[in-house]
Amino acid sequence: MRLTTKGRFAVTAMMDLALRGDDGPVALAGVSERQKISLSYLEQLFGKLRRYKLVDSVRGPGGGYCIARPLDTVTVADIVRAVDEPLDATQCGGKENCLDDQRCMTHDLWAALNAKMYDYLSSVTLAGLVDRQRAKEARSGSAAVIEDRRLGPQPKARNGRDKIAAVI
Amino acid sequence: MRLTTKGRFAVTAMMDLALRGDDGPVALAGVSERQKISLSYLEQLFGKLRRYKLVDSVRGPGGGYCIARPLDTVTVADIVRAVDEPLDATQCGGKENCLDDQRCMTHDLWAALNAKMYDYLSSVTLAGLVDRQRAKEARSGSAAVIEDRRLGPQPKARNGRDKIAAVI
DNA sequence: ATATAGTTGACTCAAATAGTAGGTTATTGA
DNA sequence: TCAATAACCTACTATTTGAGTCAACTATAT
Repeated sequence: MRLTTKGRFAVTAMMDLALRGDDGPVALAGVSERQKISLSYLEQLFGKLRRYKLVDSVRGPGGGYCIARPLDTVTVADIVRAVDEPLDATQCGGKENCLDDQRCMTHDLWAALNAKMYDYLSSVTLAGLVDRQRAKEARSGSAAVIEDRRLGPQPKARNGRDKIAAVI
Repeated sequence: MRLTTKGRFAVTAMMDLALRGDDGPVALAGVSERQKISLSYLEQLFGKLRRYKLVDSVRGPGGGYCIARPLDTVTVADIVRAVDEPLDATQCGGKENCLDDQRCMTHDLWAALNAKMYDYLSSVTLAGLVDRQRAKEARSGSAAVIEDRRLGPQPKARNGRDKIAAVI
């Protein structure tokens, strides 16, 4: 399960849709502004989300995207898989790194880790995320309020393009 | 928690050490041959493992590396952290992608995922891996026996440099 | 002394992510 | 019917970073 900013952006954008999808389709231009993600990049991502049937599109003025399924059936794993596509299997096909009997020495380990990640991300639904977000907004008045930063100053991202997985 | 082939190689190499570390230090040249990992690359990795006090080195003829701590206290998480170093925190310091109230919308999610991964890898010790491997070897006679490939033909790695995380 | 083996850092290379640009097509409403 | 909107698509560029090499240096055993 590959995790990159694509995945994060996609989840963020899907939440944006979910949060304001009650009255008709949501245009990417709006998502782009609100979430500060380049429109072209969003278009790319939503092309994939659409092909994976996670969103429906409506063209023309007043058009945009809607989430195609009930929120509680859309998981983060679905979204990440859609945009971070190539679901290659574990390499280790016997070539260089692992040989014969040692082949699966670590293979099983990584496969298991993958399963764990996948399980977790499959357990988180858009509905859950939206609920949590709404609760948060309710607590702190409304939108546009700077969140409390209990975590202290964030070590600033090196370039804003780090991978999500590059984290402990 | 970043996962790359570095991490896999390091774990594999550490298992190699663990499996034959009973009689003195193990030279990297041997590990390189057995595990088919370039010697120079191993040297790089073991530099880090040593700095993280996971291995001790002995120079000169007959020298090599030993695992520095009891096998059941060395976890896969330790190894991966040592070589895949930069334990950056989750970015999302407020800059471009996430803004104000939306900042932690997905932040918490990725942080939680990271914790999951970390927990799992922390639960796997070298001792455990070695036990499993020994059991496996016992079952199938001895070494050098091709493992059964119940998983069917592996979709071959595109270039042998894929990320571990690039897997579902 | 010499061979062994760890130690270091600079360097190359390729792949893949991130992001951009420019066009086309569909649909609405004036 | 025309203009504006917004999805759709493909090709392109740029940058990062992971992967791996090379060359020189240091320590130690025989």
